[in-house]
Amino acid sequence: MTITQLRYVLAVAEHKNFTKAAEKTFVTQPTLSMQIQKLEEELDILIFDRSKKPIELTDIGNKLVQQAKNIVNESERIQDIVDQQKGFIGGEFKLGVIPTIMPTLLPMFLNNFIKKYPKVKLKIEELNTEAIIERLLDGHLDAAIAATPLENENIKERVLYYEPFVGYIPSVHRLNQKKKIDIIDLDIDDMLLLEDGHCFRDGIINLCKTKKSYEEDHFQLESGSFETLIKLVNEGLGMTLLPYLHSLDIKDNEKNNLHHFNDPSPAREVSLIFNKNELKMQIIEALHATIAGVVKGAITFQNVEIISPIKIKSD
Amino acid sequence: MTITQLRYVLAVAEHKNFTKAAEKTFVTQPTLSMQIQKLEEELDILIFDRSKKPIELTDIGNKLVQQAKNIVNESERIQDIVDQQKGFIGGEFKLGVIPTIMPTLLPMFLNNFIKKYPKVKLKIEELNTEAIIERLLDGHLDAAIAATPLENENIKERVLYYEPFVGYIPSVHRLNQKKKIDIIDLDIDDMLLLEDGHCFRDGIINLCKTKKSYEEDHFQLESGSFETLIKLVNEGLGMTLLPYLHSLDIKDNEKNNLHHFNDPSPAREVSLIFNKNELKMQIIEALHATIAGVVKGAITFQNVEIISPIKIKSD
DNA sequence: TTAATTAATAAATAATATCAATAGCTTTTA
DNA sequence: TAAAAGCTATTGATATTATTTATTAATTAA
Repeated sequence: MTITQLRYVLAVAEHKNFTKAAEKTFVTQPTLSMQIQKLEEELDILIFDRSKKPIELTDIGNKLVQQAKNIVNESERIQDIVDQQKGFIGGEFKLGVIPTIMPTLLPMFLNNFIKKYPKVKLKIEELNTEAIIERLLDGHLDAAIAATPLENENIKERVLYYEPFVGYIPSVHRLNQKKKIDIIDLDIDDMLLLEDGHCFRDGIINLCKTKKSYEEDHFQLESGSFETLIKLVNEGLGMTLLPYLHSLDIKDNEKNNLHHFNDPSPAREVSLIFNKNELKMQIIEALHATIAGVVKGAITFQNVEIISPIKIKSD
Repeated sequence: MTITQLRYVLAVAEHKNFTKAAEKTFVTQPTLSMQIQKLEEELDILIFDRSKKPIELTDIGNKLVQQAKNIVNESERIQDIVDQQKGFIGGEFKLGVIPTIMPTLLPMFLNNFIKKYPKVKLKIEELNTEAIIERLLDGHLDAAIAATPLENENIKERVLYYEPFVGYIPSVHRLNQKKKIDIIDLDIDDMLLLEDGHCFRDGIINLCKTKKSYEEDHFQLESGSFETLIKLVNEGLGMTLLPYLHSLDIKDNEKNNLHHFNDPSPAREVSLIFNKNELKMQIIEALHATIAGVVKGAITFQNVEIISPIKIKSD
């Protein structure tokens, strides 16, 4: 049994297809076939049920895959340990970012980071929280930036910053009089929200829920971007909430529509999250330090109340 | 990096000597030299400081060894998983037993076990508790039978049975009148004990300690075997306590010197103990079932009070 | 039925692990 | 201090192993 063989098994188990797995592992398909056969022979078991299309894991194969994941992960950490000792920070690093953070945060730290750590090949992907969790767990992402807490025991979180919500209220709206608004003022019925799947939407729903019950049906207008929401608000179709960093970006003539909350302002917690196996920790630490450093200057609120980004099942 | 290379590193790290490690791993010394060099080259580190005699681990080598142990352990568990699936129980199994259990318990279950699991090659070694713990942790023992609880977080315990202490009191002794004795009757000053290093000795000291304080100096007579102790007692040099199973073995004409305790009788907890990594669990389960089954008939006490086998530091 | 996929097999080759023999170094012994 | 012993690295030969290309066999889709 070799680590390579275990890697091959994992690749086939993942893609349910020898040919595809062979591509992903940068060997030919017969190599996979033979090495996996050899392992099966050595252990005297069948790992895959090749009669099924697509191929399936046998019972024992399933157990073996669980253990193989451990072993491959632990073996990868050896390089990690060595890198740490050498102070080397580099290699490919796949980072996921949720859509409501991507456009504002990325420009703030990216240049900084790639200058400081030129050997790291950052691959950034915009994904919603659900997809991020899935990919962190199966190892397709090394880390991600998302709203927390997620309360997932297999994912670790390192808080980056707390980002307050800011009201964007058209001049015709009843709340436009108030200089600063309160949570209690919010009415879910005239709130314009991002479309389903965005945790920022869920956060706002949680926020309003604390005041009164609601029914899903109420929302009619939903958009995938804040730009659209702002335009809809300008048309007098309701109000919306923006994350603080986004509120810094809007046009000057729209700035007087911005209304901060009275303390404690509702806010989202934004964290760097990663698999609890803690692979590539040096890069994660480096990212954390860079981002937290850059944001520290931009966000200077003290008194905030954290709103959960997790959708609460209404049952 | 291969699992084999990691094994080689572990062997050299353990024996601090390439030649010896080569013997233990059943390869020649150049094989070790080359494979370890290759790994060092691949990781671009030095694992061993070869200038020191005997050879030493470098800092990074030390960290690598820790991780290598994980990986090798986890990889061994794959065979374990496969065996479990197949219901196969076999292979080499190294069992440690403390001296005060060895002669009485072993004959009770050994025949039974080797008949039931002929494919298991049991290697049994008599060791004191301290040595057992050390060897369980470094993997030189697969399991052991000892008095518990040990309160070691890296060692798991499965209780086999509770074995009461039985007083062995000469006819000339003040306590020989009483049919059944009590803990409160015990006087550490006329108690004959096994020599230092036996947990049974520590257990009795703990037992007496609950009544009054003592000083180490009081013990003059110490022996390595119960046979000697019994003879000394017969000479009127004091009394002693025997583990129940041992009390079954003594000569007929000495049997009237045996005095059980009133309920709750002090007792030791005897357990099958093993590394928390839970390798070779099928064999451990098999051993546990066999021993517990055999002993169930022999020991039928209900009401016992467990005495800790751990030496209490007097400070 | 034909074409397209997909995994297994075969044969050749490249890469690798291992060994016996020995060199080179250090420590111990005489 | 020279000789012996002990230890690791190196060399060169050999056996084993992983990988590749080419091909076959089996299944699925058109």
